Amino acid sequence: MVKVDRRIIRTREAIKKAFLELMSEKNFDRITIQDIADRANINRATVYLHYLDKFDLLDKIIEEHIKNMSNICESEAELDWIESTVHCMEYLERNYLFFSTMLASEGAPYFRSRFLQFNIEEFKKDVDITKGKNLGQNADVVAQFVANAYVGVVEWWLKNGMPHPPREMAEKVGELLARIL
Amino acid sequence: MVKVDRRIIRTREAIKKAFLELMSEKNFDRITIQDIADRANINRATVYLHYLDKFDLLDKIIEEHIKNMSNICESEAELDWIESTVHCMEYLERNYLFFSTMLASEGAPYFRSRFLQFNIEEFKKDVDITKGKNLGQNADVVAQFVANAYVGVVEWWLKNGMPHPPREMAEKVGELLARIL
DNA sequence: ATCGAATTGTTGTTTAAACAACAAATTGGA
DNA sequence: TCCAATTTGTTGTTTAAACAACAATTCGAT
Repeated sequence: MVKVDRRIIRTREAIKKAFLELMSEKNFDRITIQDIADRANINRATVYLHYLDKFDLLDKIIEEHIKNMSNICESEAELDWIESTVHCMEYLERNYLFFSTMLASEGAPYFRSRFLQFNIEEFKKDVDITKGKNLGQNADVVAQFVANAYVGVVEWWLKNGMPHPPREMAEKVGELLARIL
Repeated sequence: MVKVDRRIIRTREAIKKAFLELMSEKNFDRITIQDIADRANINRATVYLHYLDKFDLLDKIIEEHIKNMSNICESEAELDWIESTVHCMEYLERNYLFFSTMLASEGAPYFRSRFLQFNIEEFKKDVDITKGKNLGQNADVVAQFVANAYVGVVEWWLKNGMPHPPREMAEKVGELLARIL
């Protein structure tokens, strides 16, 4: 792991924070680089040192969250389904502002499909069609099935202001998942 | 007004914020420059670019607040006593963390006397011994009298978690002040 | 009282960010 | 539709901050 200059970290954090705030205030295509720089209290030119444009910025933010969730999935792989899902739900809760904005906003229609794709990949790892209840099933079909179900529930949960705590959600969803996987 | 580089402003703000946080967590003499740098997320050497040491830092913060209050007093000089005091009280409320820490902390015994001194100067401007109820009084005595009274009340107010809203405090204290000045 | 660890204050060098200015493109009202 | 204002993306130069390393204190536990 290379050591990154403190200023770089700080600047990128400021940009991302500013961008997320703006995302929850106005539409994606109404946000200018100027806005972001002003909010982050940095020079406009500095934004271009780190990102090509606001699309690139959004992409990088999305990829970062996907990566983080991927890490959670990996580190929790040994735990049972419930505990694993709890950690994922808690991650979503911690980053509520981002995810709810992403799923609600018209300006970011790419996020849902990226999020779905990630979950398909993850669930594929857990599908076993060589034995058990899914013997004879098609791995893609099962993965598509559960991933869409999962994403749909998460979407509903976030859009409705997280009406149940992460653990309860994880238990309910985990139980349903266990019936499929 | 000279334009100051954005980085300088940002760094100083970060240092002062970090310092105030630390002040409310531990004693003044337990705070190291290292602590401040870590908390502010800047390099330790950068602190020395702006301040001689932590004493200098504290001095500068105190002077800044005194200056701010001085500005409030000036700009409100035309208003009546009540309104003027309301603005002062609100300033104290906005900076509650700082003032209560300063008045409570053992590590900053200099603040009270500095704050008192400022108020003595301010009240001196309002004492008129050439006519009215203070004809024949001594200006220094009157100024000392009201300044100590005022600071004492503010101290009590802050130390007790601001049990009354700024406006109410200003009205009560303003009425008492009007009897003297 | 002593030793190791932490803190201090300072320095030289490198690098990220600020700033200012630019032409080109885009926007949005009149 | 047209024009002014805004935004964009880029550049050259300057400057503040990062970093690393240093000797000198100071601290704190044994």
